[in-house]
Amino acid sequence: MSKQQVKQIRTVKHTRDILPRDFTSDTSAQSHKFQYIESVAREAFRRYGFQEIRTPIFEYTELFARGVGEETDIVSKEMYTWRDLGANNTPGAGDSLTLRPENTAPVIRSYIQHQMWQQSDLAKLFYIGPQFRRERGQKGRFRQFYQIGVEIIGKSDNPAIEAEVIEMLDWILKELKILNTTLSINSVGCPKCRPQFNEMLKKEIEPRLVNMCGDCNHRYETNILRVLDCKRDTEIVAQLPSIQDLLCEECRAHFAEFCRHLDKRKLKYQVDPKLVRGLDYYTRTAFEVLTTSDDLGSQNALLGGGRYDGLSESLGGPPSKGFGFALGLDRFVMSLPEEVSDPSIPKVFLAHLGKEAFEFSLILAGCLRKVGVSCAMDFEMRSLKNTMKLADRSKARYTIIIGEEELTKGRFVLRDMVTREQLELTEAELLEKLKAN
RNA sequence: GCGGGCAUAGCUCAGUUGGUUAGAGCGCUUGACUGUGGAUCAAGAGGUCGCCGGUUCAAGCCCGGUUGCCCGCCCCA
Repeated sequence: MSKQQVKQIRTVKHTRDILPRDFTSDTSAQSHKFQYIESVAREAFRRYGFQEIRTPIFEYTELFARGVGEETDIVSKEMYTWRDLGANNTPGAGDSLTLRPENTAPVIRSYIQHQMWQQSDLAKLFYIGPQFRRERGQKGRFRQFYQIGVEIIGKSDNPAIEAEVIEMLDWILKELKILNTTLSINSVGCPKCRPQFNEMLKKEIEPRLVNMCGDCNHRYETNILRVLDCKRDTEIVAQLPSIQDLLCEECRAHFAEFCRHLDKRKLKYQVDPKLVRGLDYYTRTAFEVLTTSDDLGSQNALLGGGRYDGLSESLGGPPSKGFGFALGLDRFVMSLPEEVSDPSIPKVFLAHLGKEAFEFSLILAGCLRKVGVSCAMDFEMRSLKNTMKLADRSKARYTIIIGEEELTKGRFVLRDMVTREQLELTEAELLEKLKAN
């Protein structure tokens, strides 16, 4: 059968492969960059005392419906949901399951399921993994995307916790040299003061509704806070009351404390009263780090997060405070300023000439690898010139040349591919030298 | 869910008012150079021009449909 007759199977629409550098020139989809960001994040988590949690990538649909909110865009139209097999493998008769569209609700579910509060007053958890939302893709948006996030759950809602997280994020961004960013913060109030603000907002907006865009009319019904975020009706929005002026005493004090802790750490931020979040569970502090470059197309949010003090209870757990963020790994990769070194580049390339040298090289490569040296070699019989071309392309720092001469002498040519210096070394000397640097 | 743009070699793209055997650059393989990479030169491999139909003596090009991708809206990371 010719290949044209067989339909090619490709990635599902709006999903993509993250490939090794060798196989793609798309710098936003290279696996070593994802690894690099993950390693920087893991180092931050080590320093700040976070422990890794890995939850399943699918959960009962109910978790997200209750945790994230039925009315949110995520739950109402963006989830991958299906019916599991029921009894006797009856299709569609089983539980409703969903690929996770975010990871906070699963982490809280796990916190409750394993009664983590019994072990510690404060659980400091981080996760790294794929999330799934059924959206139309565009620059910086995919149906399977990757997030790194943390959740701090437990007794305390001290704003110092929030400032500490911001400090950690600041370190991660600087370490990655992602510098063209701004931090926006706001308070979205609590169950005590937000309903009053929503009421007032409704009253203010209602008479102006006829002059506002269709989206705002929709938001008026579903999530009135989001009207504040509208980019079209900016003149009208500017006349609306600010939530900052209507916070209750406790929320006001909490927010002031948060700002004070940021100031003490000399962390720069701007208060944005229009910053609201799309997920129902947020209370009090909300924040976003936005990029000022256009690397992300029309997207500008690199990460976002906030406080969710009621989430545990709404999922049937004990009253617990919670604070966390999620950062978009794909978007971080797109924002990296420079080429990052690829750890898969081998240290040494073994260039063999002839069958006998090939056999020897196979064993020598094994010896080098056992002492921790990464090696690459070719499995064809080529001229030295062509083998050197491969060595060059592999970007290995050193090449060991192994031919008949070397085999009889027991001394091998070690070529430094950058300085072009060559040494003649015995096998033992090779191992020693390459191991050392 | 709604808009806009684009589909030609592995990649980036040319391709004239429709005209014979479909091109370039990069990459790949080989050679010039018998055991030394990056440079240069040469040769070679690699295409049902996304798919289906229509118009025409003739379609990569025109028309209709379809699929895919990209970008934007909504929303988010």
